[in-house]
Amino acid sequence: MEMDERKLRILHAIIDDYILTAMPVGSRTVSKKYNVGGLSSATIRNEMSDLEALGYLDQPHTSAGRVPSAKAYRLYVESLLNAAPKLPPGESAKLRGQLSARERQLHDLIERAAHAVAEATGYTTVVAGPATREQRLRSIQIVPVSDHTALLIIVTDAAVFKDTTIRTDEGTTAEQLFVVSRMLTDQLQGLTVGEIWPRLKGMQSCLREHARVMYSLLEAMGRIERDSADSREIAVGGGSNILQFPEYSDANKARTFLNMLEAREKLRTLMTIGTEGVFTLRIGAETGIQGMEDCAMITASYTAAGEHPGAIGVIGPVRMRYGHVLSVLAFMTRYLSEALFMSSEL
Amino acid sequence: MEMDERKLRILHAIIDDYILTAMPVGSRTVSKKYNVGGLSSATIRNEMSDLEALGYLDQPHTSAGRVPSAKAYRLYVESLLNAAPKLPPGESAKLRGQLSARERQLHDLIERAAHAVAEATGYTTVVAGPATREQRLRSIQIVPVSDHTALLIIVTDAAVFKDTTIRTDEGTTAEQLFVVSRMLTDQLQGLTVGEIWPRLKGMQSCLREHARVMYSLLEAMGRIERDSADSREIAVGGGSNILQFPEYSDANKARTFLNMLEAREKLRTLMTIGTEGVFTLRIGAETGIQGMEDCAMITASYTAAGEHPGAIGVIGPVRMRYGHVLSVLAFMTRYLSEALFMSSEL
DNA sequence: GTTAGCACTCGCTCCGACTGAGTGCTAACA
DNA sequence: TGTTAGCACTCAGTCGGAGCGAGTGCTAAC
Repeated sequence: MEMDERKLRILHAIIDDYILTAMPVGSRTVSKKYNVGGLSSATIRNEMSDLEALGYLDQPHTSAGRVPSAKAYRLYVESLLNAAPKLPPGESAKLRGQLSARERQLHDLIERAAHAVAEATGYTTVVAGPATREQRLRSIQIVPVSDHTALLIIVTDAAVFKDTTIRTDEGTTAEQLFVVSRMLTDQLQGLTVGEIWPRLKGMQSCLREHARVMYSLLEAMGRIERDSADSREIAVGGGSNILQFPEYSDANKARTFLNMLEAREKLRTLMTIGTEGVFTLRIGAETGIQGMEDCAMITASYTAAGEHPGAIGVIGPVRMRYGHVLSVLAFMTRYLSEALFMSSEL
Repeated sequence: MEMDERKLRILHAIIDDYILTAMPVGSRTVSKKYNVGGLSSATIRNEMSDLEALGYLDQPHTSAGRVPSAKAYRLYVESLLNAAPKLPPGESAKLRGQLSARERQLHDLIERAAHAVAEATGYTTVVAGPATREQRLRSIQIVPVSDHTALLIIVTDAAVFKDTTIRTDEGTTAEQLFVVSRMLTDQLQGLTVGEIWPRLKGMQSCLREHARVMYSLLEAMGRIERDSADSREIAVGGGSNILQFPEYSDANKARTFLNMLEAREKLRTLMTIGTEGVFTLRIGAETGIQGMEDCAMITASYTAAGEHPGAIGVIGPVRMRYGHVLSVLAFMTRYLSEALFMSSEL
């Protein structure tokens, strides 16, 4: 037995209906509600039986309708990918509006992107920034905050990414810090964040006049070095969206899901980064995360500064509105890639 | 009929039990499980009937036990206030550990505080920072980020509070920006954030050489001016904690609650600021927020830089573990006041 | 190949019986 | 006069059976 055009049409109808209602779909529903060539429910029934044998449908119990399997969703999403859906102009304008181009802080940009996508799709959204270590230093600035402390600002090709406070000698003037910043920028420009610390250590001796600042700078960079090992900024939007789906009406399930979102480490492992423009679909246990057995996740990648990859993931019930999600993701990855490329050009 | 010592003991027992179990408490339970002078359930029953008449207990239906009323909780909390509970050293050490003293960015500090309190109490926590407009400017720094943009950093007596990007002329050097920052700081130091913009407008003409920077600075400050009207930083921690309580096992209720947390504006109205060290308790509808009918909220205030008040609020089910929450809040407000006072002294 | 018809399955809902925790009242006791 | 044992009463929750209805699989006819 083979998959044919008619079976495919029926399967699509079933998936569409299930996405809409979250209820097992019966043969009569398909026959009446969807245009599948005016076939009677009996014929549909035969076809559905075949589709089940082929592994595309599951039956919760004998007297219920049928439910699409993971295999079916995968087929469905693949067919959508080829159709290359475009976001209606109204929606893309709205998204653009939520993402003020003014944000240069990576943190804020990612945060906004996560919220915008979550709102547009109605699902939970996770955005991962580019890997910290890979970013290239554009400049370092040390700005006095008080007599004893200063703010360390690191500007990279991807964004302004980190600001920690460091301690300074009492009486250190803004001018002195300015000079140090100048020199550091000259020396370290172009290195990746991962390379800064070792280089800085080598420079230690040349900067005796500013020993205190250097010491505390080294410490701060060491901290960044450690923190940034294999790390990237992660933002989550619309965590509570999942609650509106009957799949998560059980409070316990909802709680494990929401707790999972708060454990950033787990999220990080979830956000594997692919190549730009390629979508990855993971269904249920494939995500490898506890509490996501009833979820599916679509991930798409973007690049910052033309090279550092990051990713956006939309997490929803398995019966997600894949078409719409794909459109939003396509738009947003393009937008982020452009925005972050532009900022690197500036 | 009057409230007496014995009635009070019984009421406390009922509240304690209800906080623990979330189930109406019967006379037998009080008699057996709690030490209220070895009275029989019949006696307790009479007392409970009196307590109901006095408005301290409610009865969901005839054959159920009794449930404390809002009036009862208020009495309970008041008695706890006098007892002045101290946090066990282990817990305070843990809290201290979560709040790295290194954070000078108000945003981060508040965020951490919200999460730490949420974790310590197991309830949802909202932290409101000091009012933006009231803070006094310590210095302004403009730091180049790229050829066309610079980061505006405003340091106030309470914290480093805002960083927006502004546009600069192509070819503006770091030195030029440094000089402008210098001058602006000299001119504006000591003003409140609310006063900066008007003053800056007056200065406009004196700065012809840096017209572009000034223009964009004015625009940025205008934006801050508008945004900061009556505003303060708000951070939320442990939003999903509410889900573990049977009061919120209904997915719909949980959703409205979580949505409420995302609407920062509503939260802001919720966080009325009182005097330092004073606790405010609001129960159910008193909060004035839809979706919080089954919640109670305890708020405590702290001061930043010895004068600007902010507040921490813990939101949980009405049957909250008030004793513990009060201890945590007492610790945290003291901690925040100290941390923010020290940073203003530096 | 398609369809009408029919027997069969099985989760859901409605309903009445039963259970048990808890109350209020009364009468007796210290 | 306060306390307690006893008892009738209340009522939400649970359990189990009946009935319903959506849906299936199979068969026979078109």
